[in-house]
Amino acid sequence: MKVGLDKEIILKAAADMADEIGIANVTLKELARKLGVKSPSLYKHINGLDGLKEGLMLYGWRALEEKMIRSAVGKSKDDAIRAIFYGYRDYVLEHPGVFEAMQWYNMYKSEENLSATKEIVEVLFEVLDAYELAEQQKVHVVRMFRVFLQGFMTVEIHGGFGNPIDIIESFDFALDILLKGIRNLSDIYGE
Amino acid sequence: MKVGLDKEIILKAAADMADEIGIANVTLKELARKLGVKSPSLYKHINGLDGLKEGLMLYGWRALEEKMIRSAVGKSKDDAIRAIFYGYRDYVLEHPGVFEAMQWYNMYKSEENLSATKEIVEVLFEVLDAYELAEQQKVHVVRMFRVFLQGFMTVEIHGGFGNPIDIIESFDFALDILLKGIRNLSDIYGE
DNA sequence: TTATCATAGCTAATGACGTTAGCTAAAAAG
DNA sequence: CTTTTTAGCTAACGTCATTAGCTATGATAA
Repeated sequence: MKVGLDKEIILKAAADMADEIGIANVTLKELARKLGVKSPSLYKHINGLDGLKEGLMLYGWRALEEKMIRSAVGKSKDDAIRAIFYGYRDYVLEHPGVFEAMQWYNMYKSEENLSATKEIVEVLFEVLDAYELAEQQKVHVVRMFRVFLQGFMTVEIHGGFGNPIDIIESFDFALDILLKGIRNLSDIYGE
Repeated sequence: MKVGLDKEIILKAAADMADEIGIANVTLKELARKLGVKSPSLYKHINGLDGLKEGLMLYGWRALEEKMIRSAVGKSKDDAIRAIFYGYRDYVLEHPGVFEAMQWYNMYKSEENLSATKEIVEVLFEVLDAYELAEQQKVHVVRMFRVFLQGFMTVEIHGGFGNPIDIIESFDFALDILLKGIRNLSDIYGE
């Protein structure tokens, strides 16, 4: 008894568990067992299963943001964006279960969703400062990046691509098109 | 008694329920209640909750495919792709719960995922026949379309975009970049 | 029409879980 | 050393999914 748990330790264990068996299969019972404790004890640190998933979601967005920022440090423009995209992909491949939690906790609670992803969106905005884009365009570009990354990685971790060999080629292929697209924005909207 | 259920009726009711309250909140108990039946009775038609979700996933992919095909009929090239994208979006906005089921059932069962999305991928392939693309390039483009659509709609139905007003503008914006991208493929890879 | 058979839907029971209510003992505070 | 806090416990409850038989309806065949 007096194992010495805290929220951090619990979240870490839950993250590992989610990465192994999927967020849908994480139970307080099994999580408690792994931590050497009975499930009601977890309630001293987290607010039930729902609170655990919320914590996991926030934990994930924070970690992903850090990874993206670290990836881009010292780079700019296309290089920075490329690095950020790769950083995002790496994170999700390493933490597929946490990624699920990020997407699916609070599916219908827009407020939480918005505040959790705020920082990530800001990082994307900052890297776009190096391009000559109208504010409105930046919004569109950031959204485009976000949905591409989220969609690509969701499909990838769920084995949705037939031939696993050249997934990274498809990633690069699309990334090139997106980059070229924002470079040529004036061609589309300017003329 | 002898209500006269069948799999079709149950799936339809489950789809409505999922669209209203989210796939995660669909229970056999409540579904049975709405159908005027007790939950064990459903087992005569479906293979438990898991079988229900599987059925819902297949039902959704079929319906989405039909919608996409209908949208594109009589159109070609950019017009066809635009129509397909809009058809996809409309379907998901009308059936957000079914869309969830499509994505999340069998997250880790690649085989099922692959066979369920096979037809959709084929539709996308066919519309690309009108473009002069290498086979390899077609694979990349189809993947790009898929992940964009899936990512965009997942974020949209979960309220992930801050300002709801110009979501459709962002959709068009990205769509333009993707279309322009495949038109200029030779510029990227050909030179 | 009547006898047989298949099966849709039922009740009862079981087992996982999440969750809450209080208890206890260890640690921290004074 | 005393008091207070609190981490973790046990017991109990409620909700579901699921399984095991039962029953009566409806179809089939004589």
